[in-house]
Amino acid sequence: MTTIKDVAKKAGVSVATVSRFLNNSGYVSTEAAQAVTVAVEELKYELNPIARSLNTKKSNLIGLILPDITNPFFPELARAVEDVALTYGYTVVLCNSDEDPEKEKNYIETLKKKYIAGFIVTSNQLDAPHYANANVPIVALDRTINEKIPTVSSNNKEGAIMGTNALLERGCKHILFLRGPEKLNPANDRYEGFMEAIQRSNVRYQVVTCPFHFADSQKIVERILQENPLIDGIFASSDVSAAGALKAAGTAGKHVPDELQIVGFDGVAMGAMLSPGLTTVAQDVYKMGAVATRVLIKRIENKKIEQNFYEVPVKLVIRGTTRSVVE
Amino acid sequence: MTTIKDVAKKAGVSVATVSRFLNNSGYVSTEAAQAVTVAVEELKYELNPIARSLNTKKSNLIGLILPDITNPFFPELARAVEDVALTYGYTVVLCNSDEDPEKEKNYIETLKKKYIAGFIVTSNQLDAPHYANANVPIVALDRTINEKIPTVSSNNKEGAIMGTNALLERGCKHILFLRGPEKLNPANDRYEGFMEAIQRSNVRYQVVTCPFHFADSQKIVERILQENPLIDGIFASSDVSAAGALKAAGTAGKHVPDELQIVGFDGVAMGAMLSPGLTTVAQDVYKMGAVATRVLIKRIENKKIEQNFYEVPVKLVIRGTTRSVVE
DNA sequence: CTGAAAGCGCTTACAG
DNA sequence: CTGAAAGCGCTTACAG
Repeated sequence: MTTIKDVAKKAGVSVATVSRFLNNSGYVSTEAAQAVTVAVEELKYELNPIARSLNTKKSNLIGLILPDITNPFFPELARAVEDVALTYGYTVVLCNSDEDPEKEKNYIETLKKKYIAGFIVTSNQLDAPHYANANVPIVALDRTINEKIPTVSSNNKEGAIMGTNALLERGCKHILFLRGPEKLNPANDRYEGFMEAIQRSNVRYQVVTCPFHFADSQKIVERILQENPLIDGIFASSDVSAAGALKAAGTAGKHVPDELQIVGFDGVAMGAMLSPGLTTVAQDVYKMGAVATRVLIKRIENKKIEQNFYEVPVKLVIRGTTRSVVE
Repeated sequence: MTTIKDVAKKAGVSVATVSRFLNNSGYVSTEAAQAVTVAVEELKYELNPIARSLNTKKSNLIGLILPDITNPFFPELARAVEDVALTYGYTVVLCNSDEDPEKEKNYIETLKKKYIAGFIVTSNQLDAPHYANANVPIVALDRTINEKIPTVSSNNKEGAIMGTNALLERGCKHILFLRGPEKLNPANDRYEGFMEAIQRSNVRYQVVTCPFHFADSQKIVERILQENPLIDGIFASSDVSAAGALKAAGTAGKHVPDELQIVGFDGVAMGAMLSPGLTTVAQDVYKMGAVATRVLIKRIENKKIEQNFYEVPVKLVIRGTTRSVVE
């Protein structure tokens, strides 16, 4: 392995000069710079990041803490994070927390020992002390806000209004809203949006809390469809729930979209594969991840960030679970 | 930050002794051990992994190189890798390669500078020099074999035989096989399995190469269904292709499973959400990841591994795209 | 503008 | 069984 010493010797300068040149810190004469450039070139030298970390107490690792990469929402997020991290020379460490505060805490501590540069986290425990006292740059994703921690999330409320209106414009007269878990920020924002839009109309509605889980959603919707045959529109807070609702419509013998229209939320790839294709309020998950990562890197590099809250716009994707608009 | 020096001072021994004790290397008297244990306890001391890496040229990072975490096959794999890595005290770095040899090479080089402990890789370029000369433990997943690199994969051929037989036993008389990309090892094994099973029967068949891509698969199947209305069974080499086939059946007006039966391969979660639910040959992806990680860690820790090739059994999951067995 | 030297927090021969 | 010392490969005051 070639070290900074080798370069110094070859260039006829001290290691301090090589270091200063490579890090662009402190003065280096043009001649010295020249010599070092040549030596680096010839030896194909690159700084050893570990030795460097030991001194600077900084690495170029970014920790990505999320509940479970297996949840269809997260792979794309992870992809975005990794893509922009790579662009800026950072490496990402994957951490599945299962929403368990202990696991989150452990990750934070283990990685801090490795001088991690910062964290991107999706968690409901953002008010936990291990975040507040982490003493390392953090950006929160999607779920929560803590005044000190920059957050990026979708325009959930706006999206829910769009989704609700989509059903309204298509003639629904009795809408079922599948509300997500009550402690989830985005789920609550979506609920708010739904309420705002539905109350502006004179349409009847019903709200049911429903986990973001396929089989559970299916069961819940099957029951409700039986109890209330008048329901002709379902707005689900997630695509997985919407898929459950679609399946339930099948078992209940309700034709979609003729008798029952369905709109989901998320925009995961699976939606297009369903029959009929799922109309949904699509989040730009990739963008969320990309924005979060850029914000984090700015914080890491002590650049000013303009704001503490970033909203990524959401988009209505019309597919087969809705009919054409009623004029 | 408390260092090994603090511990040494508190315990009244030298840092060398503390280090030996903590690493379980070399002799340490019972009294010294006692004193160190107490000091470590009181100071809540933990070794600094970076300083350690600089000396030992080893870290506890594992690199997970895969084409794209966004592909439904990989999240579960990543989850398994992370789970068992965590158990053994390793941390996983996520690397999306897009099957690009340059990206793979870059990851390997960047991470080697961080003294990465080993790699788990899914790639078609496993014969590339950057793997052969990586000089770091590697375990290959799913895709390829290189005599020197331990590989874990599904029992693809066996699975394809099971899938084909499922269709045969259910009375299919003209089967379409959606073959995956020709350079993919697993796709070829599945092809072999299909051929073996189909040729044992007297049933007519047709083979078409088809990427693991939803919309493309749909298009291809739509065309073929039109050309050949006799097809009453489709065996797809992946669930995504099967989903495309199912969609195509819908547009072609073919009732599934009455007129057309479909079997997929993979066992991704989306399969259950389709209507009807997708019958498929399910891989135990989690197990593949877990086995691969355990094998890798054994190699990292210089323990003997019993074999160089691990096959994880596959399982037929019957859902709604197939009928009941014909007696 | 530059280099000698100390230091980051460990590990590991080596001498005792 | 133990400790002093060198070394891993860098960075960073400091003196010049």
